[in-house]
Amino acid sequence: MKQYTASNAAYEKIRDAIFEEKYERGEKLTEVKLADELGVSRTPVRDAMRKLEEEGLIKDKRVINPTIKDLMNTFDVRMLLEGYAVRQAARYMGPDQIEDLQQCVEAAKRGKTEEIMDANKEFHDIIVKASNNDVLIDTIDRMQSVIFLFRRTVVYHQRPRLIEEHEAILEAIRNHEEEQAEWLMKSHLKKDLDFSIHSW
Amino acid sequence: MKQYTASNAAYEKIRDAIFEEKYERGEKLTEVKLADELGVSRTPVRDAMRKLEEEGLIKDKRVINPTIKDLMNTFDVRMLLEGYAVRQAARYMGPDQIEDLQQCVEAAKRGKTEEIMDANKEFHDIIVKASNNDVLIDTIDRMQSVIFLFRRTVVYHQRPRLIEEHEAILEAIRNHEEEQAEWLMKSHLKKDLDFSIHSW
DNA sequence: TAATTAGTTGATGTATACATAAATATAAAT
DNA sequence: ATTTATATTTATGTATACATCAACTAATTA
Repeated sequence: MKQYTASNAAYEKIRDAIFEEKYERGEKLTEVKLADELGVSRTPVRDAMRKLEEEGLIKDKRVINPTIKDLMNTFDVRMLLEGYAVRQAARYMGPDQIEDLQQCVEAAKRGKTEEIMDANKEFHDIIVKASNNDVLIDTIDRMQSVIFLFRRTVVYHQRPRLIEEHEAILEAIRNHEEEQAEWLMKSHLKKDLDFSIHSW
Repeated sequence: MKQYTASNAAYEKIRDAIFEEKYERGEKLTEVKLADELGVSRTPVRDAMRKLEEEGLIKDKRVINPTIKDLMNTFDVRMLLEGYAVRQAARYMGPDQIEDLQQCVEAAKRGKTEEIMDANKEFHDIIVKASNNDVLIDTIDRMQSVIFLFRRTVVYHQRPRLIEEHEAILEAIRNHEEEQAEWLMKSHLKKDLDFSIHSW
C-alpha cells in the first residue's frame, strides 16, 4: 500500500512539475531549492530525486532532455516486450479480460481528451499484465515517464487511426492469432513512435 | 565516473554480503543494524538499500528469495532483449569487436573458475553493447544481480557445452547470419536457465 | 482462555547541523 | 588577454537528533 509520506508527495510534485515543463529540459535541480519550494527538508527531496533518476526523468541532477534516439531506443524495447506480451495475451486471455479490452476501445471512442488517453493507456496495461511476467511489467512501467514526457499529450490523443489499430489487435487476441497480434502491436507502436517524432 | 562515497561502499558491501549469503534469503535488514556493522550512519545505508531495491536484491526491507518463476520471468525478458541485441551484432559488428568476442572465448577455454566466469560475462556484455541501445543495456544490467544471486557460481562455471555455444554464436555473428544468431542465443539462454534451475 | 487495551520497544521518516567536495568568482602573473 | 592560482560561495555527502509510526509484550477484562 502506498503511503502518504513527504518523500512520496515530493516525488509526485517534482515529477508533475517536470511534465508540465515548470522545470525546463536540462535544468539543474538542486536539493535546497526544491526543498524550499516544497516546504520540506532536503531528506525527502533526495529520496524523490533518486526515484526520478531511476525512471530516467532526472539524470545527473538535471531534468532530462530526451533525444529522438532515446525515444527510438525506448520504443524498440517496448516493441519487443509488448510484442511478447500480446502473444501471451492471444494465447491465454479469458473472456472477461477480453471484455475489459473491449471496454477500453468503447471508452476511447466516446470519451474526451483525458478519458481517451486513460482508456488507451489502460488497453496497453491490460495486455502487458496478461504477460504474467512481473519483470516485464516492471520494465515497461519504468519507461512510461520518458514516453509521457516526450509526447505532447494534447496532440497525441487525436492520433489518426489509433483506435482502429487497437480494435484490430483486440480482434487478433480474440481469435488467438498470436503471430498476427504481435505483428499488429509492433506496427501500432511503430506508428506511435513516428507520430511522436513528427509532431515534435 | 564512480566516486568513493560511503553510500557506494555500503552498497557494494551489502550487495556482496547478500551474494555470499551472509544475510539469508528473506532476512529482514534494518538500517541501524547495517549502519553499525558497516561503521557508518543510517544515511548512506538508506541510499544503498534503495539502490538494492532498484535492482531487486531487496524487497520490502528483506533480502529477496527468488522463486523459479522469478528466474523464468527474468530469462524470458533476457531472451527477448539479448535476442534482439545479437541480431544487431550480426548486422553491424566490426572486425575489432568480433576479435574481442573471440578473445572471450579463448580466455574461457584457458582460464580458471573466476576468469571463466568473467570471460563469459564479458562475451554477453559485448553483444549487449552492440545493440547500441542504452535503454536495453540498462535494462539487462539491472537484471544481472538477481541472476547472479540465483546461480551457484561454483557449479555454473563448468556448465557443459557453454563455450561451444558461445563459439557457435560468434560464428553466426561473423557470418552476419542474424536469424541464426538470434536462435542460437535464445536456445543458449534457455539452456542456462534450465541448468540454473536443475542445479538448484 | 481469548480478546482487548495499554504500554513499551524498536524501526523508519524527517529535519538539521556539520564536513567535504564542486563550482564559481576574484586576483595575480605571464 | 589568457592563464594560473587563490579565495569564496554553493551543493552535496554524512552524522545525528527528534518525531512518528509499527510491532510486540504485558496486563486487564470479558
